[in-house]
Amino acid sequence: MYEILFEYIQKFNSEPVTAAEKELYRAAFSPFKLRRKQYFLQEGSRCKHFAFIIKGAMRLYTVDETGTEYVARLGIENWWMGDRESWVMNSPSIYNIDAWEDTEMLLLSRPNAIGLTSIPGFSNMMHQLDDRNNMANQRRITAAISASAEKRFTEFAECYPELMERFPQYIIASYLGFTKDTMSRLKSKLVRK
Amino acid sequence: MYEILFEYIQKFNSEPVTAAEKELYRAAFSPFKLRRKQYFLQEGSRCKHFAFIIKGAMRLYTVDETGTEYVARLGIENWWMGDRESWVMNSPSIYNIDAWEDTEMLLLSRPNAIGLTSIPGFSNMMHQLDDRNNMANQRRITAAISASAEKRFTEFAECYPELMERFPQYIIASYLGFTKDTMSRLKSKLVRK
DNA sequence: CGGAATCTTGAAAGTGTTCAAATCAAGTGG
DNA sequence: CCACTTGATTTGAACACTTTCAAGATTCCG
Repeated sequence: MYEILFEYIQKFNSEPVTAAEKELYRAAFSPFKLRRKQYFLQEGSRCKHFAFIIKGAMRLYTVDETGTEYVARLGIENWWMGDRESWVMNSPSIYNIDAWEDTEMLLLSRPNAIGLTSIPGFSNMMHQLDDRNNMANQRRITAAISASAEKRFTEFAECYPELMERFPQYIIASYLGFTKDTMSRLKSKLVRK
Repeated sequence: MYEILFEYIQKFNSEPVTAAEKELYRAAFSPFKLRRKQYFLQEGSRCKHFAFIIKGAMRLYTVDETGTEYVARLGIENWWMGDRESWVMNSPSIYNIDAWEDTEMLLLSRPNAIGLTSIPGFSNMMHQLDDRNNMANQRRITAAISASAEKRFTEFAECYPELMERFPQYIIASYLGFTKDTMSRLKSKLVRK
Protein backbone atom coordinates (compact mmCIF):
# COMPACT_ATOMS: atom_id res chain seq x y z
CA MET A 1 0.00 0.00 0.00
CA TYR A 2 2.96 2.30 0.46
CA GLU A 3 3.73 1.80 -3.19
CA ILE A 4 0.76 3.95 -4.09
CA LEU A 5 2.15 6.73 -1.94
CA PHE A 6 5.59 6.41 -3.51
CA GLU A 7 4.17 6.64 -7.00
CA TYR A 8 2.16 9.65 -5.97
CA ILE A 9 5.20 11.44 -4.55
CA GLN A 10 7.19 10.45 -7.62
CA LYS A 11 4.80 12.35 -9.87
CA PHE A 12 5.79 15.62 -8.25
CA ASN A 13 9.51 15.07 -8.73
CA SER A 14 12.03 14.42 -11.46
CA GLU A 15 14.42 12.59 -9.12
CA PRO A 16 13.25 9.10 -8.18
CA VAL A 17 12.31 8.28 -4.60
CA THR A 18 15.32 6.49 -3.07
CA ALA A 19 15.21 3.35 -0.96
CA ALA A 20 16.39 5.34 2.05
CA GLU A 21 13.59 7.84 1.57
CA LYS A 22 11.06 5.07 1.28
CA GLU A 23 12.13 3.87 4.70
CA LEU A 24 11.57 7.33 6.09
CA TYR A 25 8.11 7.44 4.55
CA ARG A 26 7.24 4.01 5.91
CA ALA A 27 8.27 5.17 9.33
CA ALA A 28 6.34 8.42 9.13
CA PHE A 29 3.05 7.22 7.65
CA SER A 30 0.90 4.66 9.44
CA PRO A 31 -1.84 2.59 7.79
CA PHE A 32 -5.38 3.12 9.02
CA LYS A 33 -8.81 1.89 8.03
CA LEU A 34 -12.30 3.21 8.50
CA ARG A 35 -15.63 1.58 7.77
CA ARG A 36 -18.32 3.48 5.92
CA LYS A 37 -19.93 6.18 8.10
CA GLN A 38 -17.24 6.06 10.75
CA TYR A 39 -15.78 9.34 11.90
CA PHE A 40 -12.23 10.33 11.11
CA LEU A 41 -12.62 13.60 13.00
CA GLN A 42 -15.43 15.04 15.06
CA GLU A 43 -16.19 18.68 15.68
CA GLY A 44 -14.43 19.87 18.80
CA SER A 45 -11.60 17.35 18.68
CA ARG A 46 -8.13 17.95 17.30
CA CYS A 47 -6.97 16.72 13.93
CA LYS A 48 -3.85 14.81 14.92
CA HIS A 49 -3.27 13.27 11.51
CA PHE A 50 -3.60 14.16 7.90
CA ALA A 51 -4.80 11.27 5.78
CA PHE A 52 -3.58 10.25 2.36
CA ILE A 53 -6.40 8.18 0.89
CA ILE A 54 -5.29 4.86 -0.59
CA LYS A 55 -8.77 3.54 -1.25
CA GLY A 56 -12.21 4.86 -0.45
CA ALA A 57 -14.08 8.15 -0.16
CA MET A 58 -14.39 10.75 2.59
CA ARG A 59 -16.08 14.04 3.26
CA LEU A 60 -15.44 17.04 5.47
CA TYR A 61 -18.46 19.03 6.66
CA THR A 62 -20.01 21.24 9.30
CA VAL A 63 -23.39 20.84 10.96
CA ASP A 64 -25.59 23.76 11.98
CA GLU A 65 -28.07 24.09 14.87
CA THR A 66 -30.85 22.49 12.83
CA GLY A 67 -28.71 19.47 12.01
CA THR A 68 -28.19 20.39 8.37
CA GLU A 69 -24.84 19.25 7.02
CA TYR A 70 -22.68 21.47 4.82
CA VAL A 71 -20.06 19.59 2.86
CA ALA A 72 -16.92 21.67 2.49
CA ARG A 73 -14.64 19.08 0.94
CA LEU A 74 -14.68 15.65 -0.64
CA GLY A 75 -11.85 13.21 -1.13
CA ILE A 76 -11.15 9.91 -2.86
CA GLU A 77 -8.07 7.88 -3.82
CA ASN A 78 -4.85 9.87 -3.97
CA TRP A 79 -6.35 12.90 -2.27
CA TRP A 80 -5.45 14.28 1.11
CA MET A 81 -8.03 14.68 3.82
CA GLY A 82 -7.85 16.49 7.12
CA ASP A 83 -8.56 19.83 8.74
CA ARG A 84 -5.42 21.77 8.15
CA GLU A 85 -6.30 24.50 10.59
CA SER A 86 -6.68 22.04 13.44
CA TRP A 87 -3.71 20.00 12.30
CA VAL A 88 -1.34 22.95 12.08
CA MET A 89 -2.58 24.91 15.09
CA ASN A 90 -3.45 21.87 17.16
CA SER A 91 -6.78 23.53 17.84
CA PRO A 92 -10.25 21.97 18.18
CA SER A 93 -11.77 21.52 14.77
CA ILE A 94 -15.02 23.08 13.61
CA TYR A 95 -15.44 20.28 11.08
CA ASN A 96 -16.47 16.66 10.98
CA ILE A 97 -14.80 14.18 8.69
CA ASP A 98 -16.14 10.73 8.01
CA ALA A 99 -15.74 7.87 5.58
CA TRP A 100 -18.39 7.66 2.91
CA GLU A 101 -17.06 4.32 1.73
CA ASP A 102 -14.87 1.84 3.55
CA THR A 103 -11.57 3.66 3.41
CA GLU A 104 -7.89 2.81 3.70
CA MET A 105 -5.43 5.57 4.28
CA LEU A 106 -1.95 6.46 5.40
CA LEU A 107 -1.80 8.81 8.36
CA LEU A 108 0.76 11.52 8.88
CA SER A 109 1.15 13.38 12.16
CA ARG A 110 2.24 16.98 12.23
CA PRO A 111 5.63 16.24 13.83
CA ASN A 112 6.29 13.50 11.29
CA ALA A 113 5.34 15.82 8.46
CA ILE A 114 7.81 18.39 9.73
CA GLY A 115 10.44 15.68 9.97
CA LEU A 116 9.91 14.64 6.37
CA THR A 117 10.51 18.20 5.25
CA SER A 118 14.21 17.34 5.20
CA ILE A 119 13.53 15.21 2.13
CA PRO A 120 13.69 17.64 -0.82
CA GLY A 121 11.24 15.59 -2.85
CA PHE A 122 8.69 15.71 -0.05
CA SER A 123 9.10 19.36 0.63
CA ASN A 124 8.83 20.01 -3.07
CA MET A 125 5.61 18.04 -3.28
CA MET A 126 4.12 19.89 -0.34
CA HIS A 127 4.89 23.16 -2.04
CA GLN A 128 3.23 22.09 -5.22
CA LEU A 129 0.24 20.84 -3.31
CA ASP A 130 -0.07 24.21 -1.61
CA ASP A 131 0.06 25.89 -4.98
CA ARG A 132 -2.66 23.67 -6.39
CA ASN A 133 -4.78 23.95 -3.34
CA ASN A 134 -4.60 27.65 -3.43
CA MET A 135 -5.61 27.75 -7.07
CA ALA A 136 -8.50 25.38 -6.55
CA ASN A 137 -9.75 27.30 -3.54
CA GLN A 138 -9.51 30.59 -5.33
CA ARG A 139 -11.54 29.25 -8.21
CA ARG A 140 -14.11 27.73 -5.91
CA ILE A 141 -14.54 31.00 -4.06
CA THR A 142 -14.89 32.84 -7.33
CA ALA A 143 -17.52 30.39 -8.48
CA ALA A 144 -19.40 30.60 -5.19
CA ILE A 145 -19.73 34.39 -5.34
CA SER A 146 -20.22 34.84 -9.05
CA ALA A 147 -21.85 31.79 -10.64
CA SER A 148 -25.45 30.54 -10.55
CA ALA A 149 -26.35 27.16 -9.10
CA GLU A 150 -26.73 25.77 -12.60
CA LYS A 151 -23.29 26.91 -13.68
CA ARG A 152 -21.61 25.62 -10.54
CA PHE A 153 -23.29 22.29 -11.09
CA THR A 154 -22.35 21.86 -14.74
CA GLU A 155 -18.78 22.94 -14.07
CA PHE A 156 -18.49 20.51 -11.21
CA ALA A 157 -19.90 17.67 -13.29
CA GLU A 158 -17.28 18.37 -15.94
CA CYS A 159 -14.34 18.74 -13.58
CA TYR A 160 -15.15 15.90 -11.20
CA PRO A 161 -17.20 13.19 -12.94
CA GLU A 162 -15.57 10.72 -10.56
CA LEU A 163 -17.02 12.44 -7.51
CA MET A 164 -20.44 12.66 -9.14
CA GLU A 165 -20.51 8.88 -9.30
CA ARG A 166 -19.11 8.11 -5.91
CA PHE A 167 -21.23 10.42 -3.80
CA PRO A 168 -25.02 10.72 -3.70
CA GLN A 169 -26.65 13.81 -5.12
CA TYR A 170 -27.51 15.35 -1.81
CA ILE A 171 -23.85 15.43 -0.81
CA ILE A 172 -22.78 16.97 -4.09
CA ALA A 173 -25.58 19.49 -3.75
CA SER A 174 -24.39 20.47 -0.30
CA TYR A 175 -20.83 20.77 -1.58
CA LEU A 176 -22.03 23.13 -4.29
CA GLY A 177 -24.03 25.23 -1.87
CA PHE A 178 -27.63 24.27 -2.54
CA THR A 179 -30.17 21.62 -1.54
CA LYS A 180 -30.83 18.16 -2.90
CA ASP A 181 -34.21 19.41 -4.20
CA THR A 182 -32.58 22.13 -6.25
CA MET A 183 -30.05 19.60 -7.48
CA SER A 184 -32.80 17.30 -8.64
CA ARG A 185 -34.53 20.12 -10.50
CA LEU A 186 -31.33 21.29 -12.11
CA LYS A 187 -30.58 17.80 -13.31
CA SER A 188 -33.96 17.26 -14.94
CA LYS A 189 -33.75 20.73 -16.44
CA LEU A 190 -30.41 19.96 -18.05
CA VAL A 191 -31.60 16.59 -19.34
CA ARG A 192 -34.51 18.28 -21.07
CA LYS A 193 -32.07 20.50 -22.95
CA MET B 1 10.37 50.97 2.49
CA TYR B 2 12.23 47.68 2.67
CA GLU B 3 12.23 48.03 6.43
CA ILE B 4 8.52 47.27 6.45
CA LEU B 5 9.17 44.06 4.59
CA PHE B 6 11.96 43.07 6.96
CA GLU B 7 9.76 43.61 9.98
CA TYR B 8 7.05 41.59 8.34
CA ILE B 9 9.37 38.66 7.62
CA GLN B 10 10.78 38.95 11.12
CA LYS B 11 7.35 38.28 12.63
CA PHE B 12 7.32 34.80 11.13
CA ASN B 13 10.70 33.84 12.54
CA SER B 14 12.55 33.58 15.82
CA GLU B 15 15.95 34.20 14.22
CA PRO B 16 16.55 37.81 13.20
CA VAL B 17 16.90 38.76 9.56
CA THR B 18 20.63 39.13 8.91
CA ALA B 19 22.30 41.94 7.00
CA ALA B 20 23.28 39.51 4.27
CA GLU B 21 19.71 38.34 3.92
CA LYS B 22 18.50 41.90 3.72
CA GLU B 23 20.76 42.39 0.75
CA LEU B 24 19.23 39.37 -0.93
CA TYR B 25 15.75 40.73 -0.28
CA ARG B 26 16.66 44.13 -1.64
CA ALA B 27 17.97 42.48 -4.76
CA ALA B 28 14.90 40.28 -5.21
CA PHE B 29 12.11 42.78 -4.51
CA SER B 30 11.65 45.85 -6.65
CA PRO B 31 9.64 48.91 -5.64
CA PHE B 32 6.59 49.77 -7.70
CA LYS B 33 3.80 52.30 -7.53
CA LEU B 34 0.30 52.45 -8.89
CA ARG B 35 -2.17 55.30 -8.92
CA ARG B 36 -5.77 54.73 -7.86
CA LYS B 37 -7.75 52.76 -10.48
CA GLN B 38 -4.66 51.66 -12.40
CA TYR B 39 -4.39 48.02 -13.32
CA PHE B 40 -1.83 45.75 -11.74
CA LEU B 41 -3.02 42.81 -13.83
CA GLN B 42 -5.57 42.47 -16.60
CA GLU B 43 -7.55 39.42 -17.54
CA GLY B 44 -5.70 37.47 -20.20
CA SER B 45 -2.23 38.68 -19.28
CA ARG B 46 0.29 36.84 -17.13
CA CYS B 47 0.99 37.68 -13.52
CA LYS B 48 4.74 38.13 -13.63
CA HIS B 49 5.04 39.50 -10.10
CA PHE B 50 3.52 39.00 -6.73
CA ALA B 51 3.09 42.23 -4.81
CA PHE B 52 3.74 42.88 -1.17
CA ILE B 53 1.70 45.94 -0.33
CA ILE B 54 3.65 48.62 1.53
CA LYS B 55 0.95 51.27 1.38
CA GLY B 56 -2.45 51.36 -0.28
CA ALA B 57 -5.33 49.07 -1.18
CA MET B 58 -5.96 46.66 -4.04
CA ARG B 59 -8.61 44.27 -5.26
CA LEU B 60 -8.70 41.15 -7.40
CA TYR B 61 -11.86 40.46 -9.37
CA THR B 62 -13.49 38.91 -12.42
CA VAL B 63 -15.93 40.53 -14.82
CA ASP B 64 -18.80 38.66 -16.47
CA GLU B 65 -20.42 39.21 -19.90
CA THR B 66 -22.75 41.87 -18.51
CA GLY B 67 -19.85 43.84 -17.05
CA THR B 68 -20.63 42.96 -13.45
CA GLU B 69 -17.52 42.76 -11.28
CA TYR B 70 -17.03 39.98 -8.74
CA VAL B 71 -14.43 40.77 -6.12
CA ALA B 72 -12.56 37.63 -5.09
CA ARG B 73 -9.88 39.21 -2.91
CA LEU B 74 -8.94 42.45 -1.22
CA GLY B 75 -5.58 43.60 0.05
CA ILE B 76 -4.08 46.44 2.07
CA GLU B 77 -0.79 47.14 3.84
CA ASN B 78 1.24 44.05 4.68
CA TRP B 79 -0.88 41.76 2.51
CA TRP B 80 0.20 39.98 -0.61
CA MET B 81 -1.57 40.49 -3.88
CA GLY B 82 -1.35 38.60 -7.14
CA ASP B 83 -2.91 35.72 -9.03
CA ARG B 84 -1.05 32.71 -7.79
CA GLU B 85 -2.32 30.44 -10.52
CA SER B 86 -0.99 32.70 -13.23
CA TRP B 87 2.20 33.46 -11.31
CA VAL B 88 3.05 29.83 -10.67
CA MET B 89 1.93 28.36 -13.99
CA ASN B 90 2.86 31.39 -16.05
CA SER B 91 -0.60 31.15 -17.59
CA PRO B 92 -2.96 33.93 -18.71
CA SER B 93 -4.96 35.12 -15.74
CA ILE B 94 -8.73 35.04 -15.49
CA TYR B 95 -8.62 37.89 -12.99
CA ASN B 96 -8.13 41.62 -12.95
CA ILE B 97 -6.21 43.35 -10.22
CA ASP B 98 -6.21 47.09 -9.72
CA ALA B 99 -5.30 49.67 -7.13
CA TRP B 100 -8.22 51.06 -5.17
CA GLU B 101 -6.00 53.67 -3.54
CA ASP B 102 -2.63 54.98 -4.64
CA THR B 103 -0.46 52.01 -3.81
CA GLU B 104 3.20 51.32 -3.16
CA MET B 105 4.42 47.79 -3.25
CA LEU B 106 7.43 45.54 -3.52
CA LEU B 107 7.36 43.19 -6.46
CA LEU B 108 8.67 39.66 -6.49
CA SER B 109 9.07 37.63 -9.67
CA ARG B 110 8.62 33.89 -9.63
CA PRO B 111 12.31 33.15 -10.32
CA ASN B 112 13.37 35.53 -7.56
CA ALA B 113 10.93 33.92 -5.17
CA ILE B 114 12.38 30.52 -5.91
CA GLY B 115 15.85 31.94 -5.38
CA LEU B 116 14.91 33.31 -1.95
CA THR B 117 13.76 29.87 -0.92
CA SER B 118 17.36 29.17 0.08
CA ILE B 119 16.87 31.56 3.00
CA PRO B 120 15.32 29.45 5.77
CA GLY B 121 13.45 32.40 7.24
CA PHE B 122 11.85 33.16 3.90
CA SER B 123 10.94 29.60 3.16
CA ASN B 124 9.52 29.29 6.63
CA MET B 125 7.40 32.37 6.16
CA MET B 126 6.07 31.12 2.86
CA HIS B 127 5.05 27.91 4.52
CA GLN B 128 3.21 29.71 7.26
CA LEU B 129 1.52 31.95 4.73
CA ASP B 130 0.34 28.88 2.84
CA ASP B 131 -1.04 27.47 6.05
CA ARG B 132 -2.90 30.65 6.87
CA ASN B 133 -4.16 31.08 3.39
CA ASN B 134 -5.48 27.60 3.34
CA MET B 135 -7.31 28.10 6.62
CA ALA B 136 -8.81 31.39 5.54
CA ASN B 137 -9.93 29.97 2.20
CA GLN B 138 -11.47 26.94 3.83
CA ARG B 139 -13.43 29.14 6.20
CA ARG B 140 -14.54 31.41 3.43
CA ILE B 141 -15.77 28.50 1.37
CA THR B 142 -17.60 27.10 4.35
CA ALA B 143 -19.25 30.47 4.96
CA ALA B 144 -20.20 30.83 1.31
CA ILE B 145 -22.03 27.51 1.17
CA SER B 146 -23.55 27.50 4.65
CA ALA B 147 -24.16 31.03 5.93
CA SER B 148 -26.81 33.62 5.04
CA ALA B 149 -25.90 36.99 3.59
CA GLU B 150 -26.51 38.58 6.97
CA LYS B 151 -24.19 36.23 8.79
CA ARG B 152 -21.45 36.56 6.20
CA PHE B 153 -21.71 40.32 6.50
CA THR B 154 -21.59 40.50 10.29
CA GLU B 155 -18.68 38.06 10.45
CA PHE B 156 -16.79 40.02 7.86
CA ALA B 157 -17.41 43.29 9.67
CA GLU B 158 -16.01 41.75 12.85
CA CYS B 159 -12.98 40.14 11.26
CA TYR B 160 -11.99 42.93 8.90
CA PRO B 161 -13.16 46.31 10.21
CA GLU B 162 -10.18 47.83 8.41
CA LEU B 163 -11.40 46.66 5.03
CA MET B 164 -14.91 47.91 5.78
CA GLU B 165 -13.50 51.40 6.11
CA ARG B 166 -11.15 51.37 3.20
CA PHE B 167 -13.44 49.99 0.52
CA PRO B 168 -16.90 51.21 -0.51
CA GLN B 169 -19.90 49.09 0.33
CA TYR B 170 -20.45 47.87 -3.17
CA ILE B 171 -17.03 46.28 -3.25
CA ILE B 172 -17.47 44.60 0.11
CA ALA B 173 -20.89 43.38 -1.02
CA SER B 174 -19.38 41.84 -4.11
CA TYR B 175 -16.65 40.21 -2.04
CA LEU B 176 -19.29 38.67 0.18
CA GLY B 177 -21.34 37.42 -2.75
CA PHE B 178 -24.31 39.74 -2.91
CA THR B 179 -25.27 43.12 -4.37
CA LYS B 180 -24.82 46.63 -3.08
CA ASP B 181 -28.58 46.90 -2.67
CA THR B 182 -28.72 43.89 -0.40
CA MET B 183 -25.76 45.28 1.51
CA SER B 184 -27.54 48.56 2.06
CA ARG B 185 -30.63 46.78 3.35
CA LEU B 186 -28.64 44.50 5.63
CA LYS B 187 -26.88 47.47 7.11
CA SER B 188 -30.02 49.43 7.90
CA LYS B 189 -31.60 46.27 9.27
CA LEU B 190 -28.71 45.72 11.66
CA VAL B 191 -28.70 49.35 12.75
CA ARG B 192 -32.37 49.07 13.65
CA LYS B 193 -31.59 46.17 15.95
C1' DC C 1 -39.86 -9.25 0.63
C1' DG C 2 -39.19 -5.32 3.64
C1' DG C 3 -36.84 -1.39 5.21
C1' DA C 4 -33.69 2.25 4.72
C1' DA C 5 -31.71 5.55 1.91
C1' DT C 6 -32.12 8.43 -1.94
C1' DC C 7 -34.41 11.02 -5.41
C1' DT C 8 -38.38 13.51 -7.36
C1' DT C 9 -42.03 16.81 -7.44
C1' DG C 10 -45.58 20.38 -6.24
C1' DA C 11 -46.94 24.40 -3.75
C1' DA C 12 -45.93 28.06 -0.64
C1' DA C 13 -42.56 30.85 1.52
C1' DG C 14 -38.25 33.13 1.76
C1' DT C 15 -34.19 35.37 0.28
C1' DG C 16 -31.77 38.10 -2.61
C1' DT C 17 -31.77 40.51 -7.34
C1' DT C 18 -32.88 43.85 -10.67
C1' DC C 19 -33.98 48.22 -12.20
C1' DA C 20 -34.87 52.81 -11.76
C1' DA C 21 -35.28 56.88 -9.30
C1' DA C 22 -34.01 59.67 -5.47
C1' DT C 23 -30.70 60.99 -2.17
C1' DC C 24 -26.31 61.84 -0.29
C1' DA C 25 -21.19 62.83 -0.37
C1' DA C 26 -16.96 64.31 -2.07
C1' DG C 27 -14.12 66.48 -4.85
C1' DT C 28 -13.01 70.10 -8.79
C1' DG C 29 -12.84 74.06 -11.22
C1' DG C 30 -14.44 78.60 -11.74
C1' DC D 1 -17.26 79.51 -1.60
C1' DC D 2 -20.53 77.96 -4.72
C1' DA D 3 -22.05 75.23 -8.65
C1' DC D 4 -21.27 71.11 -10.94
C1' DT D 5 -19.89 66.56 -11.73
C1' DT D 6 -19.06 62.15 -10.42
C1' DG D 7 -19.28 58.38 -7.33
C1' DA D 8 -21.75 55.97 -3.74
C1' DT D 9 -25.75 54.76 -1.10
C1' DT D 10 -30.61 54.19 -0.28
C1' DT D 11 -35.21 52.70 -1.31
C1' DG D 12 -39.48 50.68 -3.46
C1' DA D 13 -41.67 47.40 -6.38
C1' DA D 14 -41.59 43.58 -9.30
C1' DC D 15 -39.18 39.61 -10.23
C1' DA D 16 -36.20 35.38 -10.15
C1' DC D 17 -34.12 31.85 -7.93
C1' DT D 18 -33.67 28.71 -4.20
C1' DT D 19 -35.53 26.67 -0.03
C1' DT D 20 -38.76 24.34 2.71
C1' DC D 21 -41.94 20.92 3.64
C1' DA D 22 -44.36 17.04 2.66
C1' DA D 23 -45.70 13.32 0.02
C1' DG D 24 -44.76 9.87 -3.21
C1' DA D 25 -41.57 7.21 -6.25
C1' DT D 26 -37.40 4.78 -6.78
C1' DT D 27 -33.29 2.27 -5.71
C1' DC D 28 -30.44 -0.51 -3.03
C1' DC D 29 -29.40 -4.11 -0.01
C1' DG D 30 -29.78 -7.58 3.47
